[in-house]
Amino acid sequence: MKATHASEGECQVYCVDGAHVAEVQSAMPGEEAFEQVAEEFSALSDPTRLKILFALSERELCVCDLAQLLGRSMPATSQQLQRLRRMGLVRFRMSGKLAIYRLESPLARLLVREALERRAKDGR
Amino acid sequence: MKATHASEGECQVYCVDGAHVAEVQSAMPGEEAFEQVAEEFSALSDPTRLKILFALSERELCVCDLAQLLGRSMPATSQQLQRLRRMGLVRFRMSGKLAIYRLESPLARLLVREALERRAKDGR
DNA sequence: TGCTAGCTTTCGGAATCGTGGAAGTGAAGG
DNA sequence: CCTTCACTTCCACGATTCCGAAAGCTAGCA
Repeated sequence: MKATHASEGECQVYCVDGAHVAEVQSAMPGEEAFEQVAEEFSALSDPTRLKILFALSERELCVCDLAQLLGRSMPATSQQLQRLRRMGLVRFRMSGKLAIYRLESPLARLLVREALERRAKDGR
Repeated sequence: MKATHASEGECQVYCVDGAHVAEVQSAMPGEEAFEQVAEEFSALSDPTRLKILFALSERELCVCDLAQLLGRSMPATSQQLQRLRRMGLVRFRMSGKLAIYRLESPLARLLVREALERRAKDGR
């Protein structure tokens, strides 16, 4: 490996060490992998959606129960549910006129509850 | 207005089942817990930041190496680093003029690599 | 057939996020 | 001293997100 940074400003741009960059570059997954993962985490990056997931981890609930619980309008609630549904985190069945939602992803349940507990513990 | 006709546990507004709501309500952490957890996941909800975390999970790197790797400007990179720094996910030390960043949170490393691998596996 | 209740979708506005570029900081070196 | 370099912070703009209100949909029932 060459000297970290050439004394004679040989780096093409700034101080870039081509060897380091290439090494990491080769191990790096494709662009779309990062985009998809980002979108998955993004589903968990909103307090409203987290509340929905937590609530559904306690019991299955219909949309208007959730709306009441969140203190938000039913359309707003429905939209967030649509997003969670689209990524397969929740599922619903019809019971009469009610759409009963339940948590579908054990991973999501784990992540949400784990994060909330851990935060409660060290007050962070 | 009154409920049109109470079949049973019909509630004041819509179909809300007060018992269900109260049950979940009582188990639910405070508002700020959800906000903080949301912000934590939010840090992982951007492809650029995910790439930074992945790269740093491979080796420690200076800012301009990261900028090169991301194909983004140095200020843009620096800002994302600031955010990751603010939540304690990364840390840096000065080496001469270079700011060498390293991954600080084992949890973040685990989450990012796990998510990328899992995605690669089932092509989802 | 027509009505109602629960839910979804569409629309528009406000707030937030991410980016590039300009300007600023701090330390090493002539 | 002054200059240079790696990096950070400030600023303004385009893109995205989240919400409430209104309209649309559909199963259930008289």
